[in-house]
Amino acid sequence: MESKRSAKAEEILDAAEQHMRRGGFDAVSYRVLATDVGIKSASVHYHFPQKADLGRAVVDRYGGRFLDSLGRPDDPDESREQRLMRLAAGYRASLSQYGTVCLCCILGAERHYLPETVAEATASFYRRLLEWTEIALGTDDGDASALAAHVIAALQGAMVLAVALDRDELIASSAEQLTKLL
Amino acid sequence: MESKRSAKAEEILDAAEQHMRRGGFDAVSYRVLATDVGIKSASVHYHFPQKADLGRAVVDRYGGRFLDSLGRPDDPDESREQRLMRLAAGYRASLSQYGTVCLCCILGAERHYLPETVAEATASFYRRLLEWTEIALGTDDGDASALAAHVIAALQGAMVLAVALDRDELIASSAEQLTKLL
DNA sequence: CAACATCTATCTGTCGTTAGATACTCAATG
DNA sequence: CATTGAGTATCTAACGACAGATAGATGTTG
Repeated sequence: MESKRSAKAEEILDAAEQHMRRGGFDAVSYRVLATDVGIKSASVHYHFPQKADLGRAVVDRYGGRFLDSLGRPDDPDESREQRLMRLAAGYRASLSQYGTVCLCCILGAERHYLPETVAEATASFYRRLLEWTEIALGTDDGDASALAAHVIAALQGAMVLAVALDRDELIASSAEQLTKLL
Repeated sequence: MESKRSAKAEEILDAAEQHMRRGGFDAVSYRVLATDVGIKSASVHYHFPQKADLGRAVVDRYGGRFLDSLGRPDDPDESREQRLMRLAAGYRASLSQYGTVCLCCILGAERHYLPETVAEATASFYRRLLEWTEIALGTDDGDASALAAHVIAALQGAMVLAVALDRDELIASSAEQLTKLL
């Protein structure tokens, strides 16, 4: 339970998240962030002393928000298909809203190039997301964990393709293919 | 038909590809490349004047190599499953050999941050890969194009997860799930 | 007063890029 | 055969821009 961040700090995280989603960790610069939020770069360091701190905060906030938006994975009034569609809708909204890939997708790919704390935050996000998905899709067949990983992989990969080729519809299309597995 | 590059230029491309796969376009620096191949940075500029040239060359060479390694998509002695497995094996080998994601996956995610020529080379790779996959998986069911996109997406995404979580087995696992769709 | 937040000014290091000098190879010329 | 000259590949040295980061002054607010 650590929160209660200043409004300016949230603004900084917003800007950092946008840049990071577009170009990865290195696409974030204290100077650019500073002009984005209307202060000087030294003041950005006041809120997030080191870049690794900033990166970690961006990832943690993003992950928390994303997982919150998914809601409970075990709502009994919902079918597996419905939950899968909700998951896909989350990704699609994120894509059309920002025109970028999932933050942790680009950071996951860059893993060996990141500060350790940022890499760990990214891995932690994926572990929690897999856990959610595993519960959400139930345990009908043999390996629920493998199925969950496959579902997440397909949606992440569809986002990359959608961005690379500028074809947003690929997400919904992949989601539809996934329902055939359920 | 443009090739016949000097041995040093190939060395430079090798080093650049490694860095780029680890950290994206910005992870490549002329100075680091120079020490990697044992010359000075100005000499690297002799071979690839602008960084966009270098990036484009890396992507084109990578894409050509990858597609070549897949062989023909329409060998009549092969089943769809076999071709899918060959595709997955290519990705898995790449992952275990370098410990990184597919080059075009990380560049695809960074698309809006890349020089236009590099982004276009990346998109072109994906278009050709999708074409191969569409032919390889045949046209049994309704939308072969959507299926091909889904297969590529799943494998790409599995690579990201595998790198982010350090779980190489996720590729084979996703490939297995995909066979259930065929 | 004390905390919080921002500033100015600056440091060191790296970035991509360029100009211009210096070798080396090899084919053509006298 | 010796010389020239173009092409290829490398070098040294430097440019301006930007990176992350810090020290210390200044303002602002409860």
